[in-house]
Order: sequence, then structure tokens, then C-alpha cells
Amino acid sequence: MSRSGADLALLLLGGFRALVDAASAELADRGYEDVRPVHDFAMRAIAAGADSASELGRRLSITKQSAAKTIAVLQERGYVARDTDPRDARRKRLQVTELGFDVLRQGEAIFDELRDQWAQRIGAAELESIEDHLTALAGAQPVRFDTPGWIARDIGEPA
Amino acid sequence: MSRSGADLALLLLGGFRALVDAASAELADRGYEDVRPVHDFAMRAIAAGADSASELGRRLSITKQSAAKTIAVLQERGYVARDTDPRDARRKRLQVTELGFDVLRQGEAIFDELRDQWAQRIGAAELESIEDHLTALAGAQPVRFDTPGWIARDIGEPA
DNA sequence: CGACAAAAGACAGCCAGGGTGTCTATTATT
DNA sequence: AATAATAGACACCCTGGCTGTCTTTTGTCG
Repeated sequence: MSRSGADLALLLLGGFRALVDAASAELADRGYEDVRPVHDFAMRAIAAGADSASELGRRLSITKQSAAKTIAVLQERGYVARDTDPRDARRKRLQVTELGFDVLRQGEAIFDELRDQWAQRIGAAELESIEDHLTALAGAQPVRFDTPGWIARDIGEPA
Repeated sequence: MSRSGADLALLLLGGFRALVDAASAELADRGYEDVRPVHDFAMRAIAAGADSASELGRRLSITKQSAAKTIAVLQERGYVARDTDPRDARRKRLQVTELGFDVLRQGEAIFDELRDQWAQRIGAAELESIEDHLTALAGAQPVRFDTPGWIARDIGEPA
């Protein structure tokens, strides 16, 4: 049965949301109710070397001001620390805190568990085939993870 | 090569965005620069029978107030008409205009063209296999298409 | 070395598309 | 007839994006 292009797009979105919603719910169950997917993603980038608002903005393909906003939230919640950069007085250097790393580790484990479940349901080879195809079709572009609103929202919806 | 669960989620999102961004850009090229994916989706639901703000909200799994907001935008732009419902004085009956149907038809054609391109790149059977698997994994859940911000944004990003 | 350009972060205000709360009018149910 | 449920309108809020502006600091160039 051949589907419409719009159905395909919605299936991809549905798959994404199934994973992300499940991961967010599990993280909330583990005590991290205030961690949105975009926060997790930003922390990953910071942990990977984006140690300033401007660099984080470049990594996430968003403006430095938006990045700074996210950083402020993460700092407020104790996931990220921000101090002056000894090498450059203009900059503030970012670091993921121990708490932040704990979120990252747990998030990683949860996502991998969810993926395993998918592999068990459709077969590991099939899942890898999907991943390879998607990589070929869309994986070359850096995916923009900007997720205002819905993906950053509290779990427990819809209204 | 086995990937992480988070990578899988991002691949799905990347695929979705590749399709949606391309479709939005093409629609804009055809003169519909003010049509966001969420607008297209809302119009589909209205055309399919969601003839009131409350029903549209239920279809999209959003509040009636949010639905009303989207409707107001669509009405303003001439894609949807809203008049009193002769059967129920509480209601406003919604209808997609001719202009709105034109957007829907073009959007449909564009998405199908994009899907065909994918089928040509990875093979029609492979693409259908992906669709079937995704349907099995996540297709049973109504996907919430609420897309504040990024997906509703103008084409031409990132900044 | 000085002038100028580029970069950093902070501050301010704006936006889209979600949300909640409240209200009045209408319809449905008991 | 009384009450419950529903509709839309209005108001305000939120998140995570955006743009513009500013001052300070660093880098580049003549």
C-alpha cells in the first residue's frame, strides 16, 4: 500500500515523538521533571565542547541570545555552571555540572533502552536499515533541534 | 553499526524536517509564503470534518482556545471561512475556502513528489517497509502535530 | 601603536503557537 | 424547571525562538 507524502512526514514525526515523549516521561519518573528534550540536547552540546553561549548557538543553529536563554534556565536548575573565562574577558565559560551529567547519562540509557525495544519489535536488522536509509536521506544535514513549545513542554498532555 | 537511541530520535526528526522544510519552501515558491505546516494540518482537519474550534481542538489534541487562534489566522488569510452554525447558536461553523483547498492540493502534490524522490533514492519497497515499521511502532498513536515556533516559522532559517 | 573591525554577552522587546481561567449564552439531560 | 455540559470569546501567561542595541574586549591591519 502506497502512502501519501504527508503521511510519511507524520509517521516520522510520530516516531520521533513516541521516543522523545517516552524518554521525557521516564526521566520525569526518575525525578527530572524539569528536563525538556531541548535541555538535554543543549547539555550534550555543552558537554561536547560548546563552552560559550555563542558556540552553543552555532552548534544548535540558533542565535546566541536564544542559546543564552537556554543556558540561563539550565544554570538556574543546576545542570550547567557558568563562570568567567580566564582566556577571554568577553566570554563566559560553560560547564555541565555533576547533576547535569547525571541527567545526560540517564537520558542516554533511556533512549538506548527505547531503541532496544524497537529493535526487539521489528528486528535489529530492520531498525538499522531504517537508520541507514534515514541517514542517507536526511542525515547529512545538521538537524535543527529547535523546539519551542511543544517539545519543551511538560509531560502529561494533551489537554 | 549500532546507533544510540538519541541518534535514532534525531534521525526521525531530521527526516521529518527534511520533508516539511522542503514542502514549505516549495509552497512558498508557489506564492504561499504564509502557510506553515501547522496551518496545512489544521486545514486538512477542517476539510475532513472538524467544523468548529472545539472539534478542531479535539482533532489536533490542543485546547479549543489554541485551535481558535489558528482558525483566526487562517480566516484572516482567507484560507478558512467562519459563519454561524444554523443548527446550534453556540457554534461557529468552519469551512475551507477555495483558496484553502488550493493550498491543500498543492501541499499534497508537493509532499507526494518528495516521497517519490525518496522512493527513487532508496527503493519503493524499502520506503514502504519503513512506513510499515513506523506505523507498527508509533502509528497507532494519534500524533500530536502541535508545532509552536520552529515548525511554524518562516522559511529561510537558520539565523 | 592606533584605528577599526569583529566578537562576546547583556538587556530589551517581539513572535508563534501552545496553555489556563473566566464568562455568558445555548443546548442537553435529569 | 433546574442543572449540567458545551460553545466561543476574552484575557493573560509561557517557552523557546527572533531582532536590535549597547558596552567591553580582542584581533587585525596599516
